[in-house]
Amino acid sequence: MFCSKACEYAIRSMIFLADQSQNDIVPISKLSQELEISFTFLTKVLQQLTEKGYLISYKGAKGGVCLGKAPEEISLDDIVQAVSGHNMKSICATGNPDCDGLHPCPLHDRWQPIQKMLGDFYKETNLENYKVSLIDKLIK
Amino acid sequence: MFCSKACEYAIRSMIFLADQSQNDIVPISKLSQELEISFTFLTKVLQQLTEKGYLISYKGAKGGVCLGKAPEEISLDDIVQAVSGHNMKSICATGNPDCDGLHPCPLHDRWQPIQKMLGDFYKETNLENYKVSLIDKLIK
DNA sequence: AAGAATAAAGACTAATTTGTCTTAAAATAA
DNA sequence: TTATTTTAAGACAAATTAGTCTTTATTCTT
Repeated sequence: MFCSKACEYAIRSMIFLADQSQNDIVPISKLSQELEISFTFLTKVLQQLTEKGYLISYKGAKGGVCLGKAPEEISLDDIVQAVSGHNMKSICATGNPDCDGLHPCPLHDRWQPIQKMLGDFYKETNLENYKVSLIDKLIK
Repeated sequence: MFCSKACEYAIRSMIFLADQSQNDIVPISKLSQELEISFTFLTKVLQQLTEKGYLISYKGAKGGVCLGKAPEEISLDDIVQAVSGHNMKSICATGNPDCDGLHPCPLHDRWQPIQKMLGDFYKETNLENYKVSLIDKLIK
């Protein structure tokens, strides 16, 4: 809904990898089984993350992929950006690409606080803190 | 991004109609010119709103469309629902269709407050109050 | 060295969304 | 009545996204 399927698959895969106790090398075939995603399609999606350095891939027997950076250095926004080419920072509720403070669409003022929360969520959520609910975060 | 193009066009059209001083009949050709949307495509999109009663359409010379209900009775969620067949109430950040409190995806807890704000925004924003910013609303 | 396991790459297919074209039906205006 | 203006409807085309298939390159195991 928000992202493409490719983005969703990427996010799910990265979280799965972050959940491994060590930063183990996991074959894409295993990811595809565990997450119930087509193997060949997932391979293509993850290649985009490898190109950007968010994954490291190893060919050959015992090969696979593992995180290319520390979990706290990979945000959801990074993943979306790498796979779909855009981020979640400036989304207009009416789909007007030129909508901004100077040329606001009719929903601009009302939409803005939501937009900000969304942008922050994707930017601030990373593979280290993704489990922490925002409510817990506020309590602390 | 959030909605399909069709949804965005529908929302823009409905807001344009709500902006007319009277609930005037506006030909789709005028909507398509003002909003810079393909006429034939827009016609098909708006037909879906007519079917659900959110628009009334008039054929023939001097024909066009006008709102089918009072502006405060048409929410953004209604429009999205009519055009895309789903609403904004339960969107999982990882695209898992079965994600809920009992079977949460890894992002569930963190995503939930955002999800709620989004759902509320679409439900509570209607063609009467869409101009009022949520910040103004809180101040009142 | 040979075989097996794995990612990479590219061509291809399928599904969905977006958009066009044409004709018909209805209402107004002359 | 006839011409004009408009929505409705359906077939079609184009673009985008999703997914498959096949081959190659690389690495490990034996």
